[in-house]
Amino acid sequence: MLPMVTLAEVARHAQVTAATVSNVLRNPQKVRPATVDRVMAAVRELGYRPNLTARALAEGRTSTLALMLSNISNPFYPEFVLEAEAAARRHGYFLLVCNTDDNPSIARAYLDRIAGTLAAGVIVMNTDVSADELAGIAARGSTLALCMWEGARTSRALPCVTVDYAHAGSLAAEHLAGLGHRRIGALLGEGSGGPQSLRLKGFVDTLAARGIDTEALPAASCRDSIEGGYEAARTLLAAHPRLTALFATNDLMALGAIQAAADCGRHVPHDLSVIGLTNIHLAHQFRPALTTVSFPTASIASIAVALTIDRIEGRKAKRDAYKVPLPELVIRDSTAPAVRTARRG
Amino acid sequence: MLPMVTLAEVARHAQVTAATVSNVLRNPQKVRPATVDRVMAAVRELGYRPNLTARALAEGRTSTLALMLSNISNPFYPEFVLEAEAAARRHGYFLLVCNTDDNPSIARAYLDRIAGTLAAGVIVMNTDVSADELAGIAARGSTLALCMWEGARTSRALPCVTVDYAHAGSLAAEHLAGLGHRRIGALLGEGSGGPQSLRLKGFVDTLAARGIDTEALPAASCRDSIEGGYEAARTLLAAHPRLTALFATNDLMALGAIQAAADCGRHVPHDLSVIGLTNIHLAHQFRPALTTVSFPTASIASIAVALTIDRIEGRKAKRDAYKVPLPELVIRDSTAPAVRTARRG
DNA sequence: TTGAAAGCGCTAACAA
DNA sequence: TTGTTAGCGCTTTCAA
Repeated sequence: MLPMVTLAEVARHAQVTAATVSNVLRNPQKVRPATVDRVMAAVRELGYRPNLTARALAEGRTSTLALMLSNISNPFYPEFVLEAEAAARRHGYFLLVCNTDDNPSIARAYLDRIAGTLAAGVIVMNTDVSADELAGIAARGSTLALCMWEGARTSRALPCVTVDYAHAGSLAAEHLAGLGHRRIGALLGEGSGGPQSLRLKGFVDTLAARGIDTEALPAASCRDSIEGGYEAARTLLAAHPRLTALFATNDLMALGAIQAAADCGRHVPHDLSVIGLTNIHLAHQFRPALTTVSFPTASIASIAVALTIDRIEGRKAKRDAYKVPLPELVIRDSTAPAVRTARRG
Repeated sequence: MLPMVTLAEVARHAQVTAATVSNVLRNPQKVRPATVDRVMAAVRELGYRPNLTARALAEGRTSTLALMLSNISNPFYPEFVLEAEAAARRHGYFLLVCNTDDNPSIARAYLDRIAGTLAAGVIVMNTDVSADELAGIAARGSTLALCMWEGARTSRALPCVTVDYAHAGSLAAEHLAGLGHRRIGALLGEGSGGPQSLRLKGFVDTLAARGIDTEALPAASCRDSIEGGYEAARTLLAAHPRLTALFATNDLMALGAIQAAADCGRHVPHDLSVIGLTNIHLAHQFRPALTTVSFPTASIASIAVALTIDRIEGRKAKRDAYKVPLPELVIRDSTAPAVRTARRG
């Protein structure tokens, strides 16, 4: 295993100094063409590749971004990571993936080690570390950006790229109400759609505006997973057999609810309509395909990356540069008009 | 935004030199306790955090690993990344995720930029860049390890952590044959189970050993996705309506096949058995839950990480340290005994 | 037990 | 247009 070739060696080989080689590589227009050729020949001949660690130290800034998320096995995140990584690559950055396993100490340890040193900026997806604490870390010399945070828990001191969750919930409510549903249940994800969440608020408010009683909205909280949705839906349907529709605060739970309905002998969508939120890839791959409200995941990812890099590099973006599109209703096969008499489960 | 605190500032504050602070942080036993206390107090007071970029440059080695994979939206990878990241973290390393989008030029660009500089080692999952080319890169000063490569395409010059694919295929064949299936079709993933793949070979050889004619095995190639499996299965079932079982070279395609069967009016498993390979999380979340052959994903990930770090740090591991467990059959609800007369689709 | 000094590979003023 | 020089923040001999 050969040692890596350094700038100095290339310089010696091309009979110039390291500074010139550096210039050839970075500002070739400032160097005489003949010299450029000679240096490039040496670069190729020796197989020189710049040491990005050294460059980062000299420049005072690395070219890596970190993305902190709770658990990459939630299918939303791979979709997000895919986009974020592509966006980072377009900007010449690399992406460090930091999985916190929903554990605030892991999150803190990561921030402590990488923020401002290994990673020039950190994009923090909704996490158990408070926005205020994050703002404190940012104040000590690192670039942080929040992403997909919901509700009032964010901090004025930190930029935040997020969707209009309330609008998403509202679209779901309008769709269900528009189909004539009146007896609607809700599946609330522990990590995504608790009682305080904007998506639930948007949903409930819109239902109420339509004259549907939401005082005693049948609801069950559950893990953000297919199994979680399955179990919660079974419980909910058993307790409230006359429900004609279910709203889940994310797609995984909605998918679980569809399976639960099937196991209760209910046909989706004829006996029960189910709607989710997010529009992960799986939503259209399941049968019946899931009606859901689509989040602009790709936009969010690339905006979060662009915003973070703009801050790292000290650019002020123009107004509206970070504008996130609104969520949109995607009607598929898991919702249908309400029928008068719902079959029993 | 304050600048980051440096070692020198801590040193000044504690009235020692940078060397001593460094020692306190790394080999506290070599420093007088009173000094340790004084330095640690300064560290806390100033909120000092070591600059890992500078440390990496001084040590001549970073503490990041890179994981290169084709497309993280294939659900196998997030499961793998989760484990790899945890393993890396246990060893004090970070994980850079490099998504190549099945594009060899992106893969090369990544390797060119990070191997040996930003990342001390790179774990390369099955990719379009040839093992020989990778071996050439490794020879020029970087630590590379292959992971989950199938078949003879690996290189003697590079370590490779992988599963016994042929055994996995064989287990699937035994299960189907044991259930009495004779008319079996195969769904071959383009990225995972082509005609030359070991998993198919293991499957076919075992079928042949059981006296089943595999000369004209009905097979269709398809993308490694639910949709791919769906379409291929529809085509295959239309062309060969008497098939009683389907083997898919990965779980996603198997899941698609189950949906295709349903849309053809065939009940899984009564009218058609379907078996997959890998055992991704989704396999047991689908209905019917998928019978499959489980790969030891977590072991593979942590072994690949450990092996790579051992190489980076120049350790020789003991024999068998990198031994990957065998794949195992997981029987769920998508397979059943063959019936004499298969219904038509 | 602590300090001085050199150096990791690169960048960036500034000088020539 | 090219070279000189001085760092970036840290580690690591080696000497005191």
